[in-house]
Amino acid sequence: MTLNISAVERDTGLSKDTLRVWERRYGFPEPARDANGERIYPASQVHKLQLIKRLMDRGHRPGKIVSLSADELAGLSDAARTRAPREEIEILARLIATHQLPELRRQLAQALMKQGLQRFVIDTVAPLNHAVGEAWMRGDIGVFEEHLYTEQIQSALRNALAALQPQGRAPRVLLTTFPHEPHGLGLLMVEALLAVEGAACVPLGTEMPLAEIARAVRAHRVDILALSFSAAFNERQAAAGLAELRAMLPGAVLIWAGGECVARIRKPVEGVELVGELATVVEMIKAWRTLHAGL
Amino acid sequence: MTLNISAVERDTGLSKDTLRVWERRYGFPEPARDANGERIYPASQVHKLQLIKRLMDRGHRPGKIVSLSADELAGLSDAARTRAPREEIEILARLIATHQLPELRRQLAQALMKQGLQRFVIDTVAPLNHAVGEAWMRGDIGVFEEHLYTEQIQSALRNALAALQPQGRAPRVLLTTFPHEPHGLGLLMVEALLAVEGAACVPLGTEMPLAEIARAVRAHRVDILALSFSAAFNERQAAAGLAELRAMLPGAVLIWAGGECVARIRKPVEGVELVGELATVVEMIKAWRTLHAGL
DNA sequence: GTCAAATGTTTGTCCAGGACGAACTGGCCA
DNA sequence: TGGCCAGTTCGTCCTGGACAAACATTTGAC
Repeated sequence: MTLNISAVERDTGLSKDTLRVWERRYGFPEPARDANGERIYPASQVHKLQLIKRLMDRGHRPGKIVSLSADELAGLSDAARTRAPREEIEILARLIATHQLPELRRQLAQALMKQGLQRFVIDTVAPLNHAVGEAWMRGDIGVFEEHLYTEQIQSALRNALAALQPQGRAPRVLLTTFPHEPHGLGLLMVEALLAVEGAACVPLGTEMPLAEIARAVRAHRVDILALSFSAAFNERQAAAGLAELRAMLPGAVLIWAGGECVARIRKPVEGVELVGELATVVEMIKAWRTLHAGL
Repeated sequence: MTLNISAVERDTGLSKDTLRVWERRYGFPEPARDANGERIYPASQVHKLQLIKRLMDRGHRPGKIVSLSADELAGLSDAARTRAPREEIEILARLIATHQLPELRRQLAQALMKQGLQRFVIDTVAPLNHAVGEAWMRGDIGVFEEHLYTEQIQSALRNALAALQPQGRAPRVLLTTFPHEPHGLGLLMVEALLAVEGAACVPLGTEMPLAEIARAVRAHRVDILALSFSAAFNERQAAAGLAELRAMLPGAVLIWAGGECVARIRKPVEGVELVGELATVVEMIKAWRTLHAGL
């Protein structure tokens, strides 16, 4: 059970160049070679690379952690955890791990009804996302459990969204992600928060080229462009892309960037609102409506 | 308005290696260089690369088309068109091209109600998908219009699906795609067809590693595994993956493979049902229920 | 004429190892 | 505490050669 460099790039998100240069500099990974002299990575090294990648997504630096053992890495992820999640979240996480699909659906629907859409997104979905990521780190669940969970949340949110209509002097908001950012759940969560406030959302899905984003902004005459960046996204590329996009768009169009990646961007990007906290979006949309109430 | 090689890889889906080797072999693309000797690609070349990529997805070979002019490339896409779509489809396509989002939503919802979910999927969504692809080829619409359309269909289908419940002796069906196959719309269309027939669907989303698919099949004790392959997918890889998966799964689990890519597979794969036509799925699920009615 | 095997061509991906700039770190000074 | 300046780290880019798998074409047998 071994993989070539292309498959490792796919499964870890580390570029071929990076994999080669780590090997040269740090001595890890240290793949075997096939008859043709090409790298073949054993599953254990790939798994360790995935662990390292997730730790780097949280701010660790490669030079400090690539040479650590798997146990030491696990220790870091423990150190990185904040506080234990609420019991409600742990119950849901357990349903995911034990594949109890109908019960998971039922409990999600119930939580949504009980809390309302905004609180559901902020108090249930966001921490549950985090808990699911942690569970993956510990090896409690695998990729398919994560995907199945994502599908269920998506289903619940889209269903709730279908019932909502824009109202009043509603801002038009375009939602999308940059190329190489396939995670669309964040967009859906933001769309839910905004739609409740009466915004008219134009969901473009994921991985939209910058030039196309600019075209879409003009075609739909949007007031706000909302972009989502998951933890796995490179913050440098995010900052560069945002600056590029800012230059392409009229100054009147607001750009809001959110997601775990954005929290890691140190230097502010001129003309772009970096949203570190999900709940902030609600404040921001309310502020927008107040500002434009008289028009 | 120029891009570096990383951005071009992002926007075209062609790897850096491929971009460099095309330049060396075919003399195209021919990017300028910045002060540091690095490639910078003008927008016009990037657009031509995108066109070439789509033609290659339809079976054209790079050596024959990279050196053609933009006009000649457009000619090739015309040659590939089949017959003119129904008027209803053209009206919808026009709404997409002219960014009339609310009207598009309204007409899709109306078509769904008028035709019923299954006919909607087969007679409206499928031909509309095709028409949208053609429109992109002609340059009538861009990437963002395509994505926005996809989002609307997804919204309509998921909404319809939420209302359905498994019934009777329902087959459990797991739906997903292989890694490198990000198109999930086909899955949703199939899920709609099956759910109407009372199947219990387990949607895993896209890009699931084979080993994880096998784990999911066992964990959820599914009767049928349904996989979707878009036109962009390589048919050889599809056939190889299907054979590999067949070997990993119990013989009692049926494997159904569908999508435009599958229609191109010549040699049948042992123990795998290759579904060339969307409507066939409905027949197949009915046959399954008849066969298992007495149990 | 049809099918299969053999041969030639095309094409994507891999490799090594050097280089560089942007971002980060840590020490210094106000 | 905050700002500035070296030193270090790190990802990405470069060139140009190589090779195997996929594809196309010819040859040969029935």
